[in-house]
Amino acid sequence: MSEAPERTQRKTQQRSLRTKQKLLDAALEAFSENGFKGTSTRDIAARAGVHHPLITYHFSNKDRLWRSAIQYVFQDFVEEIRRAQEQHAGDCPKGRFAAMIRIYVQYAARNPALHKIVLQESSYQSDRLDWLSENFLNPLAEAASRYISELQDKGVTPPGNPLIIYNMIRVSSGTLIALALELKSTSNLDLNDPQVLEELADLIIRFFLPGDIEEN
Amino acid sequence: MSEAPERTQRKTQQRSLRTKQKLLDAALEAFSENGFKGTSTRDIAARAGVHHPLITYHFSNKDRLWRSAIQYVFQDFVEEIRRAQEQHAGDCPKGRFAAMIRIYVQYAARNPALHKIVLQESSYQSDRLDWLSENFLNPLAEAASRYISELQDKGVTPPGNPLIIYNMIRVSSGTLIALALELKSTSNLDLNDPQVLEELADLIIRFFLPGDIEEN
DNA sequence: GCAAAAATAATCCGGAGTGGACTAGTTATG
DNA sequence: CATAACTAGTCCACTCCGGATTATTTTTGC
Repeated sequence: MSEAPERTQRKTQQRSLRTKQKLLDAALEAFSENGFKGTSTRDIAARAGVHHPLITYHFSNKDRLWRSAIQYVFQDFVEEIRRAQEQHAGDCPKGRFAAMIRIYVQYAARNPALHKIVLQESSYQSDRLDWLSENFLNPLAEAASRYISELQDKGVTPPGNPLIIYNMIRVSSGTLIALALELKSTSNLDLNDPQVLEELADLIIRFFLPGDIEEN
Repeated sequence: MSEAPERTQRKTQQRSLRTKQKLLDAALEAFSENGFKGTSTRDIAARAGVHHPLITYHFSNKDRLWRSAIQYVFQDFVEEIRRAQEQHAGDCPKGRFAAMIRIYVQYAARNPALHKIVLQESSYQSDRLDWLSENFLNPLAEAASRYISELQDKGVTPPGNPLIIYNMIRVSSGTLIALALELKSTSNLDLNDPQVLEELADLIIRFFLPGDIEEN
């Protein structure tokens, strides 16, 4: 068959990338506050300081924008975790996991959208929730619970279903931080304060990794 | 000035109470799924199997309905906690707290709306969140953290900011259960299964109350 | 059993806000 | 400097919203 007309393919312009970036950031913020249904494309555009039809231009529609935003934040997160693993490859198992928990807590505080969006999407059944689980949440849960199993074998973590334990740790760190607004109002706990964050990480380590360090 | 006309004051009819009840239940369900903004009075009325202007008739407006629903579920919850405290008044401190945790878990599973609505309202600042904190969440947090302090003095719970520890326990139980939909999808964990719930409660007790029982 | 109060049914309304299509104009690129 | 890439500005058809209003039915107290 005939080839495509072979017109010159120009590279994407810088300002285009900037608009896309602004839209992604704005989308994360908006979706994390009001959920998918509760967020209008106009709101996102306004937060990005951009005209709203540009969403159609760059992302086709609201749903694709949502998926792009999720991919963007989760890939960044996974990358950070991967780097941390490399960096602490030489540590003892408990030290390694403790380091991961600190990273997890720090990341959750810096990117509140990550856990907030999961909360938003968990409130009712939807294709988005399934997609989120399948592509991002499930792989993370799998890897983490394998890790916890090993720690249990080494006696660092008490026995019990690793999947449940992983989720306890996850909500104690990420989800708790996602509730920062409420905790500030209810308990006058400021989870944006680095010191409080450190205290939280210490407590998670103390409670969930109570066993002694073993060298391997 | 002149007295009120002194008309006969009839008692409220049974069917009125039933409609109110149906509306409250429907409101809790709807608000927990879609939040305040995301829920329409029409949706609530439809869930209750009732015409939507009846909401105005019985509760004046959407906001008052929301507050009534919250009061309804929280007062029921507090009452249950109070009964449990009486019932376990004779137990040792650790046993008493462990019993409370089991009650907490069971209640969260039976009334998913309680924690889900808190999640919904925590996603952005609002008068409702302040009202919720002031009237219900704060008193609970205060009482619980005093309790945890005592347990720390007795060596049952490791040291650390009792407010943070309380919130870790809270999210590990209630909030985790509120995320049942996601956990089912992500980890194939069924938090409606009584056995899984029991396992969760056991784990919370094991991790957060690791110390030995002391008789007092 | 009957007047009147309480509760429910059935419409109606003005308006806000939705996602997305479309066209005209501007800016960057080869 | 022609043209592709991008953005501004309008527009539209539509759904849905919270609440007001009126008509009708059901229950209550006498």
